[in-house]
Amino acid sequence: MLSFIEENYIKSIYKIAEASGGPVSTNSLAEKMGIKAATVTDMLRKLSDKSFIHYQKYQGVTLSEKGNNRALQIIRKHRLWEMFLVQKLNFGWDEVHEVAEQLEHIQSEKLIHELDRFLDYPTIDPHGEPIPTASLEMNREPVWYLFNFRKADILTVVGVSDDSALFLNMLDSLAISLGSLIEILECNEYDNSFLIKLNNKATVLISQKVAQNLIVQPNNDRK
Amino acid sequence: MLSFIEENYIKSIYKIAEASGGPVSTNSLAEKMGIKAATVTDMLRKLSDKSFIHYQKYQGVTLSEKGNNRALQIIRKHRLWEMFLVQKLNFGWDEVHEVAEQLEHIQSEKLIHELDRFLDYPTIDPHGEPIPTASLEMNREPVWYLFNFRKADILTVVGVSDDSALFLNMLDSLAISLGSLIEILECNEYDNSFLIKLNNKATVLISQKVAQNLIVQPNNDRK
DNA sequence: ATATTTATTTAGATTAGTCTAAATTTTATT
DNA sequence: AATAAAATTTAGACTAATCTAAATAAATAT
Repeated sequence: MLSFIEENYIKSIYKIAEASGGPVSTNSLAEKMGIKAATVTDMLRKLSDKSFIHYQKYQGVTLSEKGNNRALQIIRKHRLWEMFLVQKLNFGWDEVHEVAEQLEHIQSEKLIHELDRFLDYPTIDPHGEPIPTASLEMNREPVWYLFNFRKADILTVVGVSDDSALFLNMLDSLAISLGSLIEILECNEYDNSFLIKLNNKATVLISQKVAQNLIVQPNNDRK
Repeated sequence: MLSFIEENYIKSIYKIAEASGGPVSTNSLAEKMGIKAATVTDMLRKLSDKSFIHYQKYQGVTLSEKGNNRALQIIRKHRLWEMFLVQKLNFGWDEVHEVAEQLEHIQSEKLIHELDRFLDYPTIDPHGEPIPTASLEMNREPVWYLFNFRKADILTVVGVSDDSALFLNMLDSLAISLGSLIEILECNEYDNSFLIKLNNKATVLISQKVAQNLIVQPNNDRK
């Protein structure tokens, strides 16, 4: 049995590793979780004893297979609950994260299985992120971010990789949502910002930070 | 902000006080929660500092108005979640308790409000227990237990006051459910057991313990 | 290659919730 | 009313998760 806190460590290791590819440093974990590095070191030893991670002093940490499965299970629960909140309980996509952070720790196989059925086996969450399946496979196609594209490319927004209320409110105020059509008018090398035409109407400027968190698909229907 | 554990103390105090009427003793709390009396004493001091309870050394404990409201809020959440599990997720009434014990601690006003709407404002839970309203009133009519009645009385089962899987399985194996018709054939003074006729069919013997947890209504349609 | 900076770990302390054992208060019994 | 029994509290200790400050290892820059 893992505590909420231990589960949060595993989830954070997963998220950092997913973004960086390599092993996860003590400091990056401490920063992400808002705690001190010394605390992280203690917990890494503990999770290593329980064989959820591979940990060598000073060498960073990677998830073991057991740890990886646990991370995917937590993410699966998080995203299913987000879907439930949006589809059944009238939550906005910018309101679900906090509550899902709590719900993802509820322990019950049957609960998740039945929730999945009740939602009719969704494959993506309200932010366009894939929901790992019951067998913990992530049927994720290659993911493209806005910043992967260049001038004149035309794209559709299909997801976001940051579900903080702050970011989602930002998108709302830019009038960007899932399905929005984006034409890149300019890539500014100076600050890595993008000038885009949104839905063939408004022209808006997108900062590097926003561009890094917008998941898009290239759009073939050029006019 | 209260921890899960503090909330469980408050809930337990409420439940014991509800059953006994008077103030709650350190020992009864310790026994109900499966911990030692010394531990309870420490926590009572803490909850008293936070003014959730009225506590005088050696004199037992009662909930303050603030504590009472919190208890009702927790019970409201517990029973709404039970309803959700049974009505939407195909749980049996004997499977919901454990999961609801976890879900009752999720913090989100909006979540509970929307869940209530989604379930169409239920007034009782799957065990026939009343759900406190959003304004935390318990619209409870006087409650009668099987053991309040005598030979030849005819009753309908409208609820249970123990939602442990053990008890509910017991009822299932006796073929007793909400709505069952009971005619009391015999009250055995020796062991306080009851011989009953169930739904005008089978004759079964009910132990004192079961009789204490079956909520019934007198039935006027005698044949 | 050495020195400096940065990252990480160790050591020791703190808080919440728990325990056992001893002391104290209340209740019950003679 | 005095004593015995039961309930409760106090004192001191433990574990998990955190912290700060100091020590050590790794990475970087001269």
